[in-house]
Amino acid sequence: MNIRHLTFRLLQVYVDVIQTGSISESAKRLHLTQPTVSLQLKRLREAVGDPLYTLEHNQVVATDAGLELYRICQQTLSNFNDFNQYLGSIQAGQRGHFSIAMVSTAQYILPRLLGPFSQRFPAVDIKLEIGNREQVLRRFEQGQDDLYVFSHPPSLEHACAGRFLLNPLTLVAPASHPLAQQQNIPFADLMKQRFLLREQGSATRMLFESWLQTHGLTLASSVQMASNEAIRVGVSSGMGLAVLSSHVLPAHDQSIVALDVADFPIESHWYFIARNDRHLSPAALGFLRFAQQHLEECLGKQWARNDLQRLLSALS
Amino acid sequence: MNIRHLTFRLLQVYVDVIQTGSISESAKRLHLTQPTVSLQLKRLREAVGDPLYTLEHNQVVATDAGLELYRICQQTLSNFNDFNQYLGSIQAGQRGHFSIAMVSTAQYILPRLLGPFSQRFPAVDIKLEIGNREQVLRRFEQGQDDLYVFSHPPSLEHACAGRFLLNPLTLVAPASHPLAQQQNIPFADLMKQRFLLREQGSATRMLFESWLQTHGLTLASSVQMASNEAIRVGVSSGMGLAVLSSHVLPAHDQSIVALDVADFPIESHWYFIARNDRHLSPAALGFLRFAQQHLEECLGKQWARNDLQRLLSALS
DNA sequence: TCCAACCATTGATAATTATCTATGGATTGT
DNA sequence: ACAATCCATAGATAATTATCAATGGTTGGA
Repeated sequence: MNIRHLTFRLLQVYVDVIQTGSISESAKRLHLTQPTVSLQLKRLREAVGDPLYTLEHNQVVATDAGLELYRICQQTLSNFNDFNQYLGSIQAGQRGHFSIAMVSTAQYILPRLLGPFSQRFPAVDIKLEIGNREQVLRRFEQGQDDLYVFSHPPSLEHACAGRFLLNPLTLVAPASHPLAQQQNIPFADLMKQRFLLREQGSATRMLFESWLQTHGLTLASSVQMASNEAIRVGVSSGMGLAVLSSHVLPAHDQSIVALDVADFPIESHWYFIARNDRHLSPAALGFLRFAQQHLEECLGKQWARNDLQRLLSALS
Repeated sequence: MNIRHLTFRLLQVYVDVIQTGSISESAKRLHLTQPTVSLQLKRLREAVGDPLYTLEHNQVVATDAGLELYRICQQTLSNFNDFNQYLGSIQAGQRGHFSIAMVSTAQYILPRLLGPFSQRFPAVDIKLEIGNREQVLRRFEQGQDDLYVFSHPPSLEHACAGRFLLNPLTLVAPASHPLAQQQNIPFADLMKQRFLLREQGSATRMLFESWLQTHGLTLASSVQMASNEAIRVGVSSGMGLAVLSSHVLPAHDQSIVALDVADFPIESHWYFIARNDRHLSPAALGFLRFAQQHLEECLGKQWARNDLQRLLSALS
């Protein structure tokens, strides 16, 4: 049998002929003329090299080989049919996979979107990549992921951003801090204290420093720490003060408080970013749509800042 | 996805590309140029309608859809490969089916060939059709079976016959018959007795009557019975005499004996018949070959009359 | 930064396939 | 025995497919 001469069209016609048992009948059903079907069968017969059917009382009856071929054809056609469905569900974003790279701070908030999304679309695999800002930026440049989450979005080429969440940066202190109860504290009162800061390049640190600059201030003393956790523990144990995203502070942690400092909190936002120079997987697109629709219920009305519609239009 | 634009060639190329991860490499392996393979992939992509792969570090990596397609392609190709094997075994006569129509007398001898054949080729299905001579002749005329077994072969158009077995017709009587011990009995001494005969058209009857005619004799009294069993029981219970194939007489039956009549037994033979105007299935051909080779060991050297080689050459 | 390797596209050609109409031969049913 | 039905084949044409050589754009590594 020479498989290279087989066509899917051939299989379709053959299956139909075996099912109807009549060449003329199949021709009608397939909107072809009878000779066309005859010829298809002839070609199939020649490709296979063995007789596939006999005519008995003008009925097309498959031989052993023909019957086996019929089975295989059916299975094959149905496989490709299933594949078609599969493609459909990929297109609809109900299946597939995508990856999100995010700076570590985002890991406190993104699960509240990803959880409900996963429940709704269990066949979508999601890969989470977490790193500091520098690492995530590199991933973006190399286009290693479908989506990126930043606060203070990079103004890079090919970046397409959509704001989705308020990210207030508050000034936190240990609960025992002398100014803990005071209101509208001038920042000057805190300048002598030690501040715990994330590494250079961290969005929180950038925003804080930019705030300081705007107000013409400089810190007296600072310590650099690699993670928000370390900073949080540091603050609650009295090492110093810090500026942290409100989302990082667990509601039930009594050992740490936000100070009511003038011109605080610093306002910033979280953004979804995608590259506009490459095709976004339907699954990722589906996730953005989901986020756009369920933002408030997942993240809370007071935090949501939904600019995702613009991002979605830009990507479609 | 438009399945009608798919070719098996396309699938083969695609599978190879996914396996090697390189278009150029596949081109080499398939003895094609690189643009040819690129073009095939392009066509496949267009037929499917979704991206199937991405280039990562110059490596072809399947997308979700591409991977699923790859699996289906592999399965399909391997199915057709198996089918090829299957065709081979049909060709070799190791698989398939055929039918034999035989006159009822033949059922005493054919199983001794069919048994060993089935053991040797368990994947071959055999259908046995048993009837009287008239019925089997009709089946032959309508070409309903692959092989036919007759004694006294019909001289019909399109019939191709091969003798394979001696079929002596003996004159039998009850063990208590007065002439049971006598030798070389003249037939005239038996003419007055009642004879049990098969129906008109039965080969045994035809041969017996032809024998009578040759010797210018006529029976005084006869009774027609529908089966060899009925005749045998009839003879052993003293209803009369009969002419029966030796193969019909069980060796251990003491109640019935062959008389030593002059010019008896009448010599006749069994024949395999096939139509030479239609294709004989490989399985049937395989059976004839088997019979030709194992005739003596299955049916006994003293009975075998092997002219099957001629039949086989006439059919191939 | 430049070269080599890789993939994509273009333009061209030969082969194959899909399909029709018209016709002939075989089978079936009346 | 004849008409109807069915399948096969021939001849013709348009569409599609298979394949190549040449060339251009990307990417990764030296």
